[in-house]
Amino acid sequence: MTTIRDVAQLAGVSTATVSHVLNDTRVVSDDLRGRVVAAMVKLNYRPNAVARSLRVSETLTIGLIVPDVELPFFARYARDIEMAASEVGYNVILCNSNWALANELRYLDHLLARRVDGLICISVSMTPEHIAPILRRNAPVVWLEEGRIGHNADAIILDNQRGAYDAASHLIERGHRRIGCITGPTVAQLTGDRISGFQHALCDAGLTHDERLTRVGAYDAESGYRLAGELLDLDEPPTALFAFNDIMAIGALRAAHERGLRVGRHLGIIGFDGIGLTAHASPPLSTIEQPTRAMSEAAIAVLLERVNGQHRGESRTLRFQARLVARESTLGA
Amino acid sequence: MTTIRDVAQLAGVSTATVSHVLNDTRVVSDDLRGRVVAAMVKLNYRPNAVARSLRVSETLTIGLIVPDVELPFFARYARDIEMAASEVGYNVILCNSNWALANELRYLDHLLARRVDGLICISVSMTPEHIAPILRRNAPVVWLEEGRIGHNADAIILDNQRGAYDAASHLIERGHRRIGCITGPTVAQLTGDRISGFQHALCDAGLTHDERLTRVGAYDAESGYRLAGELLDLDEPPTALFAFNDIMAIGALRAAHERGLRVGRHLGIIGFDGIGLTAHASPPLSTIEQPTRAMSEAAIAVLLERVNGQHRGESRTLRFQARLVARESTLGA
DNA sequence: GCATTGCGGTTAAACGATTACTTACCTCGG
DNA sequence: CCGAGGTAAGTAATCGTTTAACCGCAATGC
Repeated sequence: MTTIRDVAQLAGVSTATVSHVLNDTRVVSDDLRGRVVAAMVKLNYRPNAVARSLRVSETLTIGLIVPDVELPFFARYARDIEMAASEVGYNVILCNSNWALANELRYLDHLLARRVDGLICISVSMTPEHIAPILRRNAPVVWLEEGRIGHNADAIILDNQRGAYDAASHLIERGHRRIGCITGPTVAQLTGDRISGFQHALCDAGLTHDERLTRVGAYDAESGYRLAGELLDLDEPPTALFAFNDIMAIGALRAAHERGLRVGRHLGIIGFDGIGLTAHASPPLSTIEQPTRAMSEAAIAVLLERVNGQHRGESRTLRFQARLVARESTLGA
Repeated sequence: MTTIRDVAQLAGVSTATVSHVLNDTRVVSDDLRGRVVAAMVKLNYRPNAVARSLRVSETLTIGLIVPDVELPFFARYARDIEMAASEVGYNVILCNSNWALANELRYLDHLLARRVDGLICISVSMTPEHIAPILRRNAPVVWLEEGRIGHNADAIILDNQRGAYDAASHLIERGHRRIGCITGPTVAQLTGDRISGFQHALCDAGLTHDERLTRVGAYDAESGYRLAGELLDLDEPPTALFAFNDIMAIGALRAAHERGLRVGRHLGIIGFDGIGLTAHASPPLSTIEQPTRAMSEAAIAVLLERVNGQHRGESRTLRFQARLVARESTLGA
């Protein structure tokens, strides 16, 4: 593999000059610059980023830990984060934790060894203590989606309470009085916030929530399907369902279809997240759309501000607003 | 940041000994080993993978280039590849090309600079010439999904012809005679193979394909929706649709629903790929399931065989068989 | 005419690991 | 007693960059 030394030799200059030509870090006479460039193309030289990283202790790499990139919502984040990162010259190491803390810790160790410049985490099980070793090594961390109490790192989160409030209000506005709710596991903070927002909306509308209409889902299609079925089979079934993510809402759609219910007229369904498929569900699914693109860009921006030392000290939390996207699944009776 | 030298100093040994303790590459007396380990925990030492990579010229990193990881099918591959890689101690750099050759080339350059040990590509636009520089640097490449004519690298592909044949045969077996076909862009080789398999099945069943029943889609939900609509609005509409991927099939489901067609009875629909959501579509969608897990593991295995020099010389192509998963969307009339 | 300043270049020391080579010591057979 | 061989350690070169320090030399200022 050809090195900077080979180039220097062929061009008849020192390695320092080659390096300066490479990085535009000092004026080099046109003569030498020309010879260096010529030598580089002739030898088909590609700088070794590993060596550079060792020298400048900066890898231009960030780690991304997600629970399961196969799920559309996380897949979207993976794409958005990767694009935002690559736009500013960073590469992304993808880490799929499979929802397991043990895997997350293993990845933390790897990423630490790899000397990533920073780390973005979507996780429900990691705590501030777990990332403390990372921070101690001066690699900033950004929590995405799920903030942390007493967090020692920046966080990019959604206003889940408001989002859920809007979802419920939308259903109420469409004339629904009995609203079923398929939540997620309550270990996640964001689940609690959504529950709170949901109940708040009912309360503000003068409705009282029937506890029998709440089910705890697992953020997957199967539980959405099963729990929606349970709710629809009640003696007094709800006229609308609010699923805490789109995947469960899609499962709910299926439960409704199987019962011959016309979604949108007989039954309102709204999801959460705003994944691409909602637009082409049958019928198109109303949802609370998260601005993942903006949130990803914010995550990268916040991270790099730390990396570049532009921001030190107390950790910040940026809260984004979701947007109601009303589609046929909540047309109203 | 604490280095191997700090550990050596605290333990009162040479860096060589620390390294050997670290890697179990030479016998070290229990006495010294104990002191070294103690020093490592006391200093909270983490080896620097960057320095190691420079020295041994091996990064334990592979690159993964995909067109768009937000699409469920690629997301699944991202997960499967990442898991297979991490199981053998490799990290994955995710590269989202956004279907653009220019981006792919940019990534190739980055990955080359990063000295990844190998590269897995899902791409329709890259050619053997594009990856030649990578191969020249001794980093093996594996084509995934889409093989290449005159390829200079190993390929893991599906038997698309057989898969499409099975899909069409399944519809025929369910009593369908007029079958609409929503293909993908014909730049992709796999599209051609699927078309061929589809026609072969019709032929074997003694049917002739009505060319008016073929539409060229873009592998996204919108085109599936639109083109299925066109087909269903024909004077002599097909009684079944074969979409070349599940996303388009889901779009087709919507078109059918809008027209009040009962999918499974009035209209058969089958997709391709076997993404998770097919199981919970309304109704559950029949599909041709790709063994992405096995293919991912094969991709990693083949790649590492090259990395470790266990296989040299001519490039291999591994062809996998898809599996028909019959669900309600093709119940039959 | 002499000190100062810029300019354009080189030299060589890092960065943090791995590892070929060397060394010191011990044992054992002849 | 001596040399061969084995064991357990250390020394220092090396990987491919970046960059602080240095060095001539010409121009500039006074």
